[in-house]
Amino acid sequence: MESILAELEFRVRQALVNCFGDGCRDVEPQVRLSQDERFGDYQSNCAMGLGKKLGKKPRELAREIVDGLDVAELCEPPDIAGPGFINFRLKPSAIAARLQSIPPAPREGVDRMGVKTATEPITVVVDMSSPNLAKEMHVGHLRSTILGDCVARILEFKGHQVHRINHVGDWGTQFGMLVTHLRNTRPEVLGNLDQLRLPDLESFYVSAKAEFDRDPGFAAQARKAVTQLQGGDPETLRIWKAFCDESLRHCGAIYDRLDVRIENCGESFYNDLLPGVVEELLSKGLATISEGAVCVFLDGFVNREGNPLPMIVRKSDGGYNYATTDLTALKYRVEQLGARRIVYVVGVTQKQHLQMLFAAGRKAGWAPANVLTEHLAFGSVLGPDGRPFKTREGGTVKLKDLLDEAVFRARQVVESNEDDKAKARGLNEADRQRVAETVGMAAVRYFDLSHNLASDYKFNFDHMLAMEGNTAPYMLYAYARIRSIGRKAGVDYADIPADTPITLEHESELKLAKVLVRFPEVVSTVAGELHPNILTEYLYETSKAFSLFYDRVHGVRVIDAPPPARMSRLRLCDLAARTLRLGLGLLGIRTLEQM
RNA sequence: GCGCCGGUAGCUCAGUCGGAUAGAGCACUGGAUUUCUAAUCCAGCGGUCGCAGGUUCGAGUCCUGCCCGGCGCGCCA
Repeated sequence: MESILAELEFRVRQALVNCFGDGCRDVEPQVRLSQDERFGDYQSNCAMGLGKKLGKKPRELAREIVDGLDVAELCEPPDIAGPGFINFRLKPSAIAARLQSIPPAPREGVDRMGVKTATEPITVVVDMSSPNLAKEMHVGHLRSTILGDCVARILEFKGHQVHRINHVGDWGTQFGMLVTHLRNTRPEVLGNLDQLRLPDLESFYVSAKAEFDRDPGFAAQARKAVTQLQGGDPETLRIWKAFCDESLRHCGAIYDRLDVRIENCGESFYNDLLPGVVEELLSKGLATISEGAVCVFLDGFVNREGNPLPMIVRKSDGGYNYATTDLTALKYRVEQLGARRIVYVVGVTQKQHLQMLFAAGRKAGWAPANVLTEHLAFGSVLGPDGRPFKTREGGTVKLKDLLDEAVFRARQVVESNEDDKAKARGLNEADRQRVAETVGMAAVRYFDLSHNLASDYKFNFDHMLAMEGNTAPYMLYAYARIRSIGRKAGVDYADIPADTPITLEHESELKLAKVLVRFPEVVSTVAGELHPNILTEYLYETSKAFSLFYDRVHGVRVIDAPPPARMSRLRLCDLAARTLRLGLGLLGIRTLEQM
């Protein structure tokens, strides 16, 4: 059993069956982390609920459970408190033994900190980021990109095969306009489209749109281009492709900076499959024609007037829309990619659409019961006024500008520290820029991931770059500090023998150890619920526990501690650093050895 | 009108699917310290969990109604 929580659950479950028979096999042990240390480290709340079921007093049941419980090597004899809580207090020796059993970090490859991979690895698709290629990426794509990447990293870490799919918007009427604008304004590159570069994608779109609105002749050309695209005209497709490639290069630059790996598989990929999907829906009798459009009607979805709300899969003009593409993609992912779990990292505003998508997928049999479809619905990024985040002029904030600003501000923090004699690390120009880039990206990512994904949050550079509180700089600093301790002690953590005993005597040592030992259960929870803020919360606790451990007054000596304690404590340092590095790594955040 | 999401300390946010006296950070107040990195630690202050009912041993969490804010609701994606 890799986590203490799982171990206790297992033991309580056993005790329940031993005491009350097989009927209790499905009773939840309800083991939780205690929120107040006076109640111990973990608690089981199952006796209260069981009281009703078995017609006994909860406290007596708790007594029976405790008597039938075999946890002697793990914790002190459990206490029964209040209405029937069973409180577990871990033995320091048991905690030390668990930490000791964590294998050393491998010289190469991923440090797993003893966390096992899933017993049944599956193929997972994470639908994430998905910008519209007609324009530049903006704040609206930040959360999907970051959350999706984090989720993908965690599922990969658990051993699943993960496809991070960038379902980009690379098809639709606006591309006719863009192709036409490209033909008119950049005739010289039509001969060698590989060389096409559009430094400012956004203004290219804006001027194309302006042209479209102003000049009827241009509009006619643009509409013709749409027809040519749909008709598969090679020359038009070539220009369209070149435009998309250039737009994807813009995206790629952002992904590289954010350290996000992603597979591009946009809407156009499914074009050839769309007619077949609609035909299949019709032939299965799942779709009907209403007002000239092919519609799928699903139970429970009604419109403004209370009439059935359709999912339109073919417009009355014969064209397809995003419902068609999404359905086709769903089918493709299950049937061709073998996905058993599909996670859509999409804003909460799309909730109804995704509900309909899932319902239609089930009905059509493309997403059978053994395929888990999830909408990881996130809230909006708001400005300081609580309104959607916009520039001062009211325009959308480009993601590139936002990241630049984060790095710029991180750089200012680095500079001001270097100007302070007490804090200066003597970083040269290249170091300063590297630190600023890492801290800037980390700050943006961490700030996003540390919020509950369901709620909106106010974007705030000052908060995310603060050295205090639950922020990336605090966490990165804690890590750098631990690494520095190793250097100062003249010890390479990686060289500490794995059998070096860990002793937990001081309160701060025990507190740190108790946090560290929880890592597997936190990863397991996050892999299940896909709520990254559970992980950030945990890493913050880890950092705080370390700061207390290393505190002059409330902590212990490390580097100059007497020999047996010294190595034990350096091992704790190493385990804390590895936990932070691995945990931050799962969030997509790189650590720094010095900052 | 119907549906969804939210409303928790002055501010920014958590709250582990119903558990014990609701938690952090910032801000504010006080304290520690002759630094193994002060980018630290400890303590205090601060709450009718939007309002009103209900369910039960127990409700910020579940059910009902209402108030406020945001979003969605037939051929954009």
